[in-house]
Amino acid sequence: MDNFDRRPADPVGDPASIGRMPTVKRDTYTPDSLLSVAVRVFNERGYDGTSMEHLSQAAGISKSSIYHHVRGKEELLRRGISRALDGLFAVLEEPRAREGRAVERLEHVTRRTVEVLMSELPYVTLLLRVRGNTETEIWAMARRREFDQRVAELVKQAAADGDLRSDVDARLATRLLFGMINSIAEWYRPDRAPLNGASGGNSAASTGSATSAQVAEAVIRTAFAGLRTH
Amino acid sequence: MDNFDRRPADPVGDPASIGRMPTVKRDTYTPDSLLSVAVRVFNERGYDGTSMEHLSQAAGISKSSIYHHVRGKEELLRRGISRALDGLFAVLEEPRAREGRAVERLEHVTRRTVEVLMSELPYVTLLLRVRGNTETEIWAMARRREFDQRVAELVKQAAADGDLRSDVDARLATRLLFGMINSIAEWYRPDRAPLNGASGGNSAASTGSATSAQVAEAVIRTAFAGLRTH
DNA sequence: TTGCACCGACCGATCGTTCGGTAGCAGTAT
DNA sequence: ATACTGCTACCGAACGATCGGTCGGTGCAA
Repeated sequence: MDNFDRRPADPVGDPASIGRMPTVKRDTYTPDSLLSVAVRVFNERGYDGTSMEHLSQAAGISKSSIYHHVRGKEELLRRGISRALDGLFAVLEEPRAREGRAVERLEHVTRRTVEVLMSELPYVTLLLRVRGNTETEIWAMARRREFDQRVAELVKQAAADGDLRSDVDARLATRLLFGMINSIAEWYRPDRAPLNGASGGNSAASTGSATSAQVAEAVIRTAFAGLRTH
Repeated sequence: MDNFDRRPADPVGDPASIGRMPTVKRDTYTPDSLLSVAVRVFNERGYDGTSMEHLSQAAGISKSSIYHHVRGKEELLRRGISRALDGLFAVLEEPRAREGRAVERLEHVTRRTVEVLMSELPYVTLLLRVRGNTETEIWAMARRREFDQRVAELVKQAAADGDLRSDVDARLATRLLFGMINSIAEWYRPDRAPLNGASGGNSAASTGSATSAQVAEAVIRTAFAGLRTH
């Protein structure tokens, strides 16, 4: 028995492996499964506060072994952020985000953004905390601003349609909306029990998916009640 | 001419010095004036991403000179966070936060919290970004949770009074409220022109103070319209 | 026999911090 | 006036530790 099995808890990020077929991933790390470990540690300690030694301990392999899978620390950051951005931008391409009344497109984008944030929680969390120290981080901030502006256009259009209150500036409203949405990353933990008690009444949902939709619904209800015209 | 005057731009954080009286601060750093520089850099680069070399360059004094004023990097963090917490907790002690109907106490605390966040922006921003790596940061997170819980009690009481909508859990509502409030730290910059165009109609306010109150008002209006019963 | 996943040892650079020292100034005895 | 003293605010050099990353392997399965 050699130095295996001291790997802690998270050998493969998304273990879709069923049997022992050659096409499925083996019991070693892939760039993606290593990424899921790295992103978790990044979120716990902050990117700058995470050393390669921290990552190696969390992954259960040596520091130098990490470089067998990825080019370096910053590539892990870039991959993680990319995954978040891909999920978010995909929302804007959905049919219901492109057709119909602006306020309803906005509501759809809001709901789906919340859902993506929750399903890709670690990756979006990583994106939201970027500060802009490296080139990768500057790129991430630019892409995120781009996403925000796409949504801001929806808000502006909805306000022009008279569907959103006009006594709050569209840009400010967008920022407050995202403030509410993004704050989910600060407290939502998919393992814990659902936080809002009275949503539909019944629905003893303990699955992460159902809880996700419930929280999303509560967020939309609260945010849009504040933004919509009455 | 010796090695002075290459100090960049920010010799004293809050220059209340008027003449040349002996009691007012001199043209050298005090722990507080150095703190204002350090906190600014912390917020630009993140605490872990800021080296003492960065601080020394921003302050215009040598790295070793910093240790003449403070014990070290972590003391700067602690002082900055303390200032933010002092401002926030002081709000809870104000008369209007302690007397009257819960929903009105909540509204007062919300408005004053926004105002403190904006007037002490760099310090509160620093507090909001703490991750929990060091003992100081763990303490900061605990104190912040304490503040949140005090407000959460107000929300719960207001909901029990029937003044807040009951279809959203009190804890969730508190978190969404703070999500909106705290997001201000992400985009508000006191030097820039006000963001919300139509608040009172007139009031050509370019002073930071007036703008602050305006933004605070917009935030309260949006947040409470979403939370209040109709 | 080849190649993949991994390792320990080590690299120069940078980290937060410490140390001995110095220029300039106020106060004071000469 | 001058010289001495003590103090404040600062400095360059250097400390051990740790940083992200490189290198030459090694064991094992195919």
